[in-house]
Amino acid sequence: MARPRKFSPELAIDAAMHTFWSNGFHGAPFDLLVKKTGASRHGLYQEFGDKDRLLLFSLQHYEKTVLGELVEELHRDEAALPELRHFFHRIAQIARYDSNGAGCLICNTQLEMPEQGPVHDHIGRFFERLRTTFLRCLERARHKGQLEDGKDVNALSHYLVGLVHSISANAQSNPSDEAYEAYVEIALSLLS
Amino acid sequence: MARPRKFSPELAIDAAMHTFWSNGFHGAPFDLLVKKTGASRHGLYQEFGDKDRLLLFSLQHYEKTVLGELVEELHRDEAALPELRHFFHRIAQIARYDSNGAGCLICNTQLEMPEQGPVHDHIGRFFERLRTTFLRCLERARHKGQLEDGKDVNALSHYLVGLVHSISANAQSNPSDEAYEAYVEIALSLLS
DNA sequence: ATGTTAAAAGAACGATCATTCTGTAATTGT
DNA sequence: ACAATTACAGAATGATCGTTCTTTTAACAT
Repeated sequence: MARPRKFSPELAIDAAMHTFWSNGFHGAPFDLLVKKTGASRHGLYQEFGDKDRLLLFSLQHYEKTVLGELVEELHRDEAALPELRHFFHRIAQIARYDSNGAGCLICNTQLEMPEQGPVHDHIGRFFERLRTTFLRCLERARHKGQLEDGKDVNALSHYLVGLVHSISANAQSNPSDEAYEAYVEIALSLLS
Repeated sequence: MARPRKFSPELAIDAAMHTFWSNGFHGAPFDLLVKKTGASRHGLYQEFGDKDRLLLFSLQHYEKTVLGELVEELHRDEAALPELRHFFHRIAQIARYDSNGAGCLICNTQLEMPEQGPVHDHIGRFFERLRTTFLRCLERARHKGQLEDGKDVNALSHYLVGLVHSISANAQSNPSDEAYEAYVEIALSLLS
């Protein structure tokens, strides 16, 4: 009945996500998103709404495809300190090497976007969920004796959320791989 | 002979610095800089050149007025671990409370500006100088027995530069003061 | 007082952005 | 084959940005 679409929404979101990740929200003009997704301007607006909503879809896609598996591991019943260590080593690698020093899309977006609005709220909820995931792992670690009894697991869970932002910032700012790895190694020494 | 200037270049730079600090480079349109500095568009261009050069002047002003005294303390002959601790506690306070959660101007600028150009180079040199300052303090700390002999002071100096970025990022991203202070406290525990 | 000088005020320009609109092309049911 | 429908391609629009230009204003030397 009608002309079929030239692009796949699934592939388009993935391309949009990588474009936002590499260039930032303000560094990714709509024309670039059109080119990278292979879609048409009209097609993107029709399918996803405006640029802000395209960013929201990209963030959700990022949570699912980039972080999904890693967070899943932390949700397993036995996940404790070794799993946390693995999680941070993995995101440290993603933030610098898998993404060419682009850091973490969610962290970057939170720093780039204004203080209010749906994107900011979405990210706030994401990090709150992540913190309780960390907290569960820390509690399990304490029960397993992997953590000294005196440690404040609640404070530690805040530290770990901060560590995500830290790793993202350092993945982008550190001039040398050696310096970056020294940073990550020492920052993670609390989990040893 | 001629009409006198209405604005003081010194005060204008200070106002520009605070404007860039609060709003970021791309978030500070020239009109806003004109308003905040009390200067005229023409006056700013005449005195400082274009917007990029105004940012460079603002960065130097920031290094002098915001960080100058703190860095000076680290240059004293006896400065070691306690002085480093003090330095980081102070910048942690500045990055969140003195600046209303704006973080560190230099860190923000490095993340916001493109990979090449005079601003990027200037910031790169700044952090390299800062790292050697940290390194000197760490070496003094080791000689004074404040640091275990096994510690790799070079790796630690990289960690401390990373910590500056970490604190800046967390000052902006952390939702609560409690979470922020938990992060800073634990991140600095290596200096105790 | 008046002419000279340089700054202030803001209009103007060209570029870029997100978004919308218009005309063209492609597919399908009849 | 052709009408109906919908996507595509890119022009048009309106806003905002950095920068420049033009006009007006203020101070001082004479």
